Amino acid sequence: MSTLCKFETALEILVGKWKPVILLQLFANGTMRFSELQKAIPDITKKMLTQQLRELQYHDIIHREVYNQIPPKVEYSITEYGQQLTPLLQAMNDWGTAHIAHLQELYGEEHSARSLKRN
Amino acid sequence: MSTLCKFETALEILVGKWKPVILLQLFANGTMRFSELQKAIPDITKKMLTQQLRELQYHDIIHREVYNQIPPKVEYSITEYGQQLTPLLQAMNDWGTAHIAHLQELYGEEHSARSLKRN
DNA sequence: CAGGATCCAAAAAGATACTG
DNA sequence: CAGTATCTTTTTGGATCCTG
Repeated sequence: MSTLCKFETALEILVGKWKPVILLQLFANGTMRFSELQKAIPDITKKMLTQQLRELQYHDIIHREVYNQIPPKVEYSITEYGQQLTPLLQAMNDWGTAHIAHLQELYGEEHSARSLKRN
Repeated sequence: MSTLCKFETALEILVGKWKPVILLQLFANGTMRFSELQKAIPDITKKMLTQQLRELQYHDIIHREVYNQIPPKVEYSITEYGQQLTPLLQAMNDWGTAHIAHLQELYGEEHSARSLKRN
């Protein structure tokens, strides 16, 4: 298996418009219910939230705990294995922080990371 | 600016179907011409290659050197600033490697990182 | 050779309505 | 409450043809 493949694996797991937000919430707040995540991420739809949570769950990064009661209650949390992502997330965050500064130095305030995408 | 935003910045730069391959090629081989990149990444179209190269260039990760001659010659290379990505790329690669092993432990050989996407 | 431009297909995301 | 299901829109990527 190529290096490339491995590299891309990391991207696959972290990519998805909402995964970073979800992970950040769970890392910050520990256990959260579905509705709490919705409140914390107002713009996400239920469909997207569910979908991204399932993918993270498949990858053993988050745990889904279902309380069999009415009304239903489902709690999400980072798995022990998922905690191993911390250094990587931290590294990405650090690089991102530095890079925003770098971009502003290059192009000034008015430019965002997305500037080029619009052409 | 939120932590989230910074985190996502890193993703934005690295994401795109072909960016990992392109970066890997350039990190591995140093300077490469457009046509060499094409040969090294047979499945990529010119359009995609150009597009992704421009994005990486905008982010000051790669340098584009144009030789004003006929036929044209354009060489791409990692900028000094771009070299700073090395630890992050390495971290992503390492985590990806470990994660592939983890997935196989969980689900066996037949499952890929993408398994869940098909539903 | 290194692309730009245009059109088209596929994938991802969003809106909305419904359910145990 | 915590989802599904379905449909529509947006975003990406690919195919093809053209050019200095």
